[in-house]
Amino acid sequence: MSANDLNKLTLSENSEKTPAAAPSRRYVPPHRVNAPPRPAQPQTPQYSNADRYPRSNGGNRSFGYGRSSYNNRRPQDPHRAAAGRYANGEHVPGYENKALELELFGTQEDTSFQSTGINFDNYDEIPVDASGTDVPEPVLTFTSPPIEPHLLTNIKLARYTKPTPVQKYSIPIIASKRDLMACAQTGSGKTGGFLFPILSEMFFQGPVAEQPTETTGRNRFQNHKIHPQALVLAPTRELVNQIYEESQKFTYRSWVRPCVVYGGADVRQQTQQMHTGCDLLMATPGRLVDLIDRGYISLSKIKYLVLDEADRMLDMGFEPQIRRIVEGSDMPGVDHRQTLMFSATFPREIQMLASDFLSDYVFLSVGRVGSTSENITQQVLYVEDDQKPATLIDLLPTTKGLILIFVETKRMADSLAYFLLNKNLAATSIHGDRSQFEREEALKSFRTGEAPIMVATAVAARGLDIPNVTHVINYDLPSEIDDYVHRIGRTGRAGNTGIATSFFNRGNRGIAQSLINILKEANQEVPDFIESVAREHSFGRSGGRGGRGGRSNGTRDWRRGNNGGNNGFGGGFGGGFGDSNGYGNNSGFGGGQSSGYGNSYGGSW
DNA sequence: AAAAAAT
Repeated sequence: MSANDLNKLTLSENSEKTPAAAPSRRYVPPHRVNAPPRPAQPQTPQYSNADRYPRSNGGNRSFGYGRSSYNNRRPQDPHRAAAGRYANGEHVPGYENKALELELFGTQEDTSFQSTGINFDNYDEIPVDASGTDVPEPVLTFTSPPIEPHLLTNIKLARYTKPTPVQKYSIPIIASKRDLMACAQTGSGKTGGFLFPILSEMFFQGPVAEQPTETTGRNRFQNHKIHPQALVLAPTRELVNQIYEESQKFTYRSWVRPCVVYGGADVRQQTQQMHTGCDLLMATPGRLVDLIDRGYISLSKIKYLVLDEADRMLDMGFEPQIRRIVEGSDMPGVDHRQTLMFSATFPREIQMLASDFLSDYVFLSVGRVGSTSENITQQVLYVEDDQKPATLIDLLPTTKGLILIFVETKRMADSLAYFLLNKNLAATSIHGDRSQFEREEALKSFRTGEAPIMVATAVAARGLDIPNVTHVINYDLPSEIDDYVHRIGRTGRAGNTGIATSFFNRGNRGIAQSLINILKEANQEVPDFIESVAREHSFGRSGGRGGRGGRSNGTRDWRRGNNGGNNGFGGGFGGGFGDSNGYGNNSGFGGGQSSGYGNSYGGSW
């Protein structure tokens, strides 16, 4: 029995007993329709990080601990060839490793390896709005300069032909030492948007000076703490892993060693990986704080800090941990590092909060000035709670591709997946109460089409890049409109089309008005019942029109203001902006904005 | 009221 079968068994214990329980709809990705069966893939990655990136003796670094014996133990290792290094002010790429190349980049024919799924030709039309002082000119092609030559070869291997709009701006912005706040959908090349410029700079500039021994702690690692140069934080384990996998492509044959740490997985494995080198670290906040507290990791050499899904990272649930990492650790202050924030949505209040972590940043807004892509057909059905299962069953046969169903609770995720399995539909589920193994298995069987239906909670709402998701179903609508925007962004990624169907009833009156705004902005049909529920809602409340203004969900630079000209931007910018207290104390500006905003927000419950 | 993230 394969691991995937095991995975399904946890949901449906009798699936093995009935032979008829074979999946009745099996998804075959378009590029595999007439292809010969794929050879069995190994369950675990073929190469450990140590294999991918062996230390070269006599390289730019020397670790006192265990280094030479480590290399001596494996003198025949063919993958040592993949090591690059930085010597005498120059980046010396390692030798080619065709097997590793195949694993990282796939073949030309296998389109599933273009997992970023970007149709570059559709990008030229997308409007980009950049604001801030002295915004650097965008680059139009992947060329050197400004991009480091070896990074260019990796970008070519990954078959990225030209920069996406985010990348056009982020590359020169980071090269000119500026901070960045970027609003862009997943699938818009966001990950490359920060990996390319950061890796380019790191490749050029080389490692930071090796730390002298710092403390003598009770564990041996405290004598050689890990000092990453770049840190990427993201809100879910799967997302952090996805970014890590991307980073392995672009660090191929380079001196930079990427690592990943997140909860639910073995700590020892993660720390061992770091001790074969760690220059670029991807992390979820909890595990990182843990490793900092235990003395494994120091952030004192951080030059680049990235917050992916930044609005989520700065909301109530995460903000204390982020402050703990950014302000409460040995990380260099805002003026001694570069900070980059990315998200598809950026509510104004989050933008204001974010300026604590940014200095004189460029604000970038990519895509429609509205919020959701026109590639996605958004459909809203009026469905009472007790009719939802039947309506879902009617809906499922209408799509051929992967179907992602969002629910509000973990319990509902389990019970809905169980319900679907009992209907002989190959479904799986992902939520935070499942083990990390189950989560990764679920995601894998969904990606491969083995289980073309996945029921998910908020854990899968953001950032995950799953090719061939053709249909997102909001079985339960979220209570925040930004969550809606992120969820439907799992389909219709640039260049493709997708459908988003939402089940709406009176229980969702809280987001009725903002849903109308989103639908209108994306030129979608607005059913009458939403309008009438929205009206009921605003009558019931003490004198407010429902929802937030159409612009507030974050495609505009809040510094521009829309209440009385742009004095906050033009006048106050040069003087007060670098000071993180400048805005918080500015009662005129801050107070006026937040009361309007907080009002409509608070009213939705 | 719920989800996510450390054990």
